[in-house]
Amino acid sequence: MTSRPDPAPAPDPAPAPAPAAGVRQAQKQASRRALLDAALGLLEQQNLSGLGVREVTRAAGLSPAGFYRHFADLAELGVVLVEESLANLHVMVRAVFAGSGEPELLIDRSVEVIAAHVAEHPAYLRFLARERHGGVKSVRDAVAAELARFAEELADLLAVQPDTAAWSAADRRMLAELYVDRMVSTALALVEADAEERAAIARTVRTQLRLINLGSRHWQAS
Amino acid sequence: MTSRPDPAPAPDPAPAPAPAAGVRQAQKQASRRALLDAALGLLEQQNLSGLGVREVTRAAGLSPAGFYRHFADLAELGVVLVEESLANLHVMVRAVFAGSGEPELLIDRSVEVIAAHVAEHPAYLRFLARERHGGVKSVRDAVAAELARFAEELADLLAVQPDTAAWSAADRRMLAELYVDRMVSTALALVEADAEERAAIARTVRTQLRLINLGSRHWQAS
DNA sequence: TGTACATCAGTGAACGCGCGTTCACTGATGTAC
DNA sequence: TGTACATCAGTGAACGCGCGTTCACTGATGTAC
Repeated sequence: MTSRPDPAPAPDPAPAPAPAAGVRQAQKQASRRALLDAALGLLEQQNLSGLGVREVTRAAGLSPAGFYRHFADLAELGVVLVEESLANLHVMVRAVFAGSGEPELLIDRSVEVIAAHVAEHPAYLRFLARERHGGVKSVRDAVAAELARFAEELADLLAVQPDTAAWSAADRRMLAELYVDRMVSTALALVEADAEERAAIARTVRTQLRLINLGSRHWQAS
Repeated sequence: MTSRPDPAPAPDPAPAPAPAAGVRQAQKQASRRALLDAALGLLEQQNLSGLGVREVTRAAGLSPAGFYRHFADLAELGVVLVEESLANLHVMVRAVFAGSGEPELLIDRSVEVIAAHVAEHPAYLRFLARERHGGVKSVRDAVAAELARFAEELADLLAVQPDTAAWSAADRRMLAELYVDRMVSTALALVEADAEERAAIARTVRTQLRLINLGSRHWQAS
């Protein structure tokens, strides 16, 4: 990244004067996207460690050598997919907890959000399920780091919920981990299920979350 | 398996009269074991779908062609490993619940049993973690079937526990799935953790199971 | 017990194949003047 | 605006390599008599 002479960004006065040295960059971005999308599609049927550079470039419409203009290897591409996979979910869950505080309602809405997310981005979730404990360490670590951030964020949200506000930080973290784990397991179960199984899974997880909530209402702050 | 002429098994009167047409079978079994063990060792570092026939036979000390005397392909070998992986755990968990009924005690003992199992058979559990959502369908299905059997068995045990005896079968199943899922997640977390992280994980899961137990004590039978 | 034949676990060579990675290149895009 | 040079995303050919699978074989183990 070199120094930019612009005094101010100037709010994009229509594409008339052209996006300033951008056609090439835009084309490169399009190729990168094509590689990521092709890989994600192929990963619905197989592991990252079973995927090949030639396979991905073939599906993306590039020559094999073209791959190396974007990524050093497939592990690097995998880490990018992990980040993309969890970015959306983050936003959605925060939106759920921004609303009213009735716990039963939060549970129902969380389950709905997860089910919707699974329906909309099945490939991303299947990928996460595969690689969470998969054979490529850098990708595994990226998943673990994202899920830890997730639990931390949920623990913070629990700090402003009436039932858990008075708890110790450690206990809130423990409960947050329990919820995150249950949500992740549910998402993974949903992604492999067919339409009628999904309703049953959603029903079961709602009941389980209610039971956990019931337990936490009777919990003694340590 | 052909018909056996023995009127009674005869309690093995020393290997003097030889194990009746057994040297060849014993050698074959030893090779089969060597293949399974070699594969399990290699799978600590990689996925089943990244594993090669030549790689396994090399580690087991056989020629590549020898593999096909035992398995049609690596997926078939994988299914055998899944069965072996969960067979032990089944026995151990049943032993825990055969004892006294104090729920807090059952939780502590369950966590101990799982921690001991992880310490003793890390390779099997790492394999399960990898392949539970991995790229080989027949193996994935085998894991799912074994875990379902596990939940079913635990649901039966809950039927004779005082707190849950009066519940509906569906609710008991729901609770059993919650426990099994938490145990599986814990085992997978333990297997990737180092010594000091393990103590923290065990502490957290004990607390979580207590919270779930507390919830189930206040649960209204539906 | 001894002999002649059957079985079959394991071998070693051979096959065709797709892989990851490198390299010098090309030509559209970008920049300086 | 026009021209001359620089950049660099993508190419296509080439490399050496290890792969899965097959095949006819060998020789120890097993069996019948």
